[in-house]
Amino acid sequence: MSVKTRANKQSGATIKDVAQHAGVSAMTVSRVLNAEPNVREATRERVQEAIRELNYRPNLSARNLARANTYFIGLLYDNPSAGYISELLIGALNRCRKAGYHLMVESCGAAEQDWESAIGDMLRTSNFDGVIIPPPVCDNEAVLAAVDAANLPHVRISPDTSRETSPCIVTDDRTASQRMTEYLLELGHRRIAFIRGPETHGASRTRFDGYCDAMKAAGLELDPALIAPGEFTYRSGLEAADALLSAEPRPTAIFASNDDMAVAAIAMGHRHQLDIPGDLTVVGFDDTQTATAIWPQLTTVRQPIATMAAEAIEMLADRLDRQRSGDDAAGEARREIRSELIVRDSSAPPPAGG
Amino acid sequence: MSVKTRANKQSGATIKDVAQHAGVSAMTVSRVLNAEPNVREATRERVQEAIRELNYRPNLSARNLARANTYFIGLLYDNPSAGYISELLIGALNRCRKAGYHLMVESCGAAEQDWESAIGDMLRTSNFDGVIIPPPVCDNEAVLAAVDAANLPHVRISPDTSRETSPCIVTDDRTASQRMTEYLLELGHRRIAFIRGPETHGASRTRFDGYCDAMKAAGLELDPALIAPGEFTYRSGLEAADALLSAEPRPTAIFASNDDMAVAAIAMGHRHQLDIPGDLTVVGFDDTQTATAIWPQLTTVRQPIATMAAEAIEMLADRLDRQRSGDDAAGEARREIRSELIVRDSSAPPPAGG
DNA sequence: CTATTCTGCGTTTGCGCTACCATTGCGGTC
DNA sequence: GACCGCAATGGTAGCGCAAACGCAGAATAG
Repeated sequence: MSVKTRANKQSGATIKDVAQHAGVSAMTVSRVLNAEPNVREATRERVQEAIRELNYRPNLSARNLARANTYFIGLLYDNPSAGYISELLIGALNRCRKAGYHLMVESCGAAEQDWESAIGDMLRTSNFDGVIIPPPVCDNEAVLAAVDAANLPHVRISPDTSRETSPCIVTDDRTASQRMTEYLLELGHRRIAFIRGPETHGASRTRFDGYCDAMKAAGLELDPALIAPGEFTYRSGLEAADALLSAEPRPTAIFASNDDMAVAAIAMGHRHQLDIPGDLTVVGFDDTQTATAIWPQLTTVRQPIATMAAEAIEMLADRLDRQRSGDDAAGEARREIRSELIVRDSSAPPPAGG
Repeated sequence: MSVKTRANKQSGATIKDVAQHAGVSAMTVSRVLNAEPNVREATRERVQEAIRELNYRPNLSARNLARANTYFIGLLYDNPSAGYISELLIGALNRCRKAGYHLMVESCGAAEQDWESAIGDMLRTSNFDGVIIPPPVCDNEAVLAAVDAANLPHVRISPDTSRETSPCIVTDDRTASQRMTEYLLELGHRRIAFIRGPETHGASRTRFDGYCDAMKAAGLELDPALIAPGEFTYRSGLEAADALLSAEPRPTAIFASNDDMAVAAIAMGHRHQLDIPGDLTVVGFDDTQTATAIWPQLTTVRQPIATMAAEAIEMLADRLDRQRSGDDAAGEARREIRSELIVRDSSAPPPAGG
């Protein structure tokens, strides 16, 4: 079996073959491929026919080389929570396709010793047009420095820390938390307990603030007995809920600031012989996989991660297109995406006389 | 601000610049870049110094064009379960890096009308060296046909359907299920209940078979009262567990054939006033996120998805390397990966006298 | 001490494509 | 009829890199 040393990979039809087959120049084929104007309809069809007949596929590398850009967008990956990456990909992939970009995932984790230097090399050799950086990488200073050093356009998603020059997509955690609280108030709840997250986590404060906003706006004072600390873990949610439900009078609703703790609160409610949502309403935040894996399914707040990813791609693509066309205007630096209140089965009006 | 029409993207140091700076030819720089032999150590260092000084990064497109292959591996993506893709990426990314490949994710979903024709175009224009195909895409005939048509080397992961010519990575669900059952037997359990999955799902049968194997090997007869149907959902697990726990004598252990149902069984156990694992052992299968999000944490079987992805990349890379070197040997067509028994807190010996 | 390898490096060539400019032909303008 | 403008196409010159080959000079053999 003969093995050509070069180009032994593909069928081998090049633009020239197509040109010859169609009786035109390679240039015209190129124009057809790129849907440029100024090609007579008849010619265009002839070329397209030749393309089909030869089963020709343009060589991306050659095209990228000639155009001096790759239409690759990098996704800097470091094992975020499981549900996250899944949705992220959906949103990003869709928008990438629309915008004509390809998504290349590169691992950015601390898996290796010298990864902080390796990341620079990676960015340097990968020829991305730009990168999007989801959590937790988006808050890694070393990575951000490397991206800056490589002078790569980028968009961060849900960063904890804000940086002047760094465009990003953020959510309205505070407003969402406020809306959730308002929803509970509208159901008629007044003794609404809140399970906080760990101090170290940026979202903990924002979500708590939203709760406070709504309670105050409703003319209710914050009752320390209704506010329990938590660590965003199931276990901590169990303890917090136990404490809250042992108090007198007990709350009619528990707003846990993430889903894991909410799921725990439901379990603890059951152990306290309470019907959910008849006797006790429990709501969460995040809409993780668990929220629908349990019963009753959890009323919660969903971060539209897919949307955020899509917007990130869009922002980046806009910037790249502008850059290509020589427009140096900075473009927007920040988009806020509105979270969604997902009402399921774990919330209801408080019991009569509750 | 001047805008060059070409090559306005990068810093611009090319291999020639480096060569000039180091006082050698471009060819020598290339040799250094590719770690080829026959370069004097002093020269090598001089070149590397020049590379550093100019902050040179080789142009991937040019390199790929010259080499007639891309070192891109495509991941055909269609929104599998959330935890899955996350682990998949970890494994794939790591191995890709080691093997010098880049991972490009392409959406393969039914998001659009004519996606089945679009997938062909995508494969044709993406210049992948090969693709890996995780579930659920790996069982999509249209995609497989397109991959075949494009003559692309590929490896499937956990396919439901087996195909002669199609290399794949599979797990030993049956053996794993058998091992889990043996583990329960070793703990001293005899009345071990099993909650099945839906008939439509390939894994349902295999997992049940493994349970049967172990029970028979232990000389225990299958008791229909200990076998409950399920649908892999929390809700169905709740019902199945309720039925099982209402029987007399009730089982001392429940083996749910996936985690969601196991979590439900734990909740139902609590409602039956049973201590887990003191009064009742509950184990699952899959090791989803939920398995550790609850308390007690679930004893379960973990499919080493990351490992499977890594092996898939390795198999593919091997094949590509062999192909490049002109070795037409087929290589292995199938690897079986051993699942892992994860013992956590939901399993214990049966109660005394149980 | 010459013949033969081997090492280390340079020169040339071309991967497949597109940007840029030239060219052709056609219709209209003065 | 010479002139211009425009649409449709072709020619040429790279993009940055690596393969193939060549050619010195050093190392080894005989």
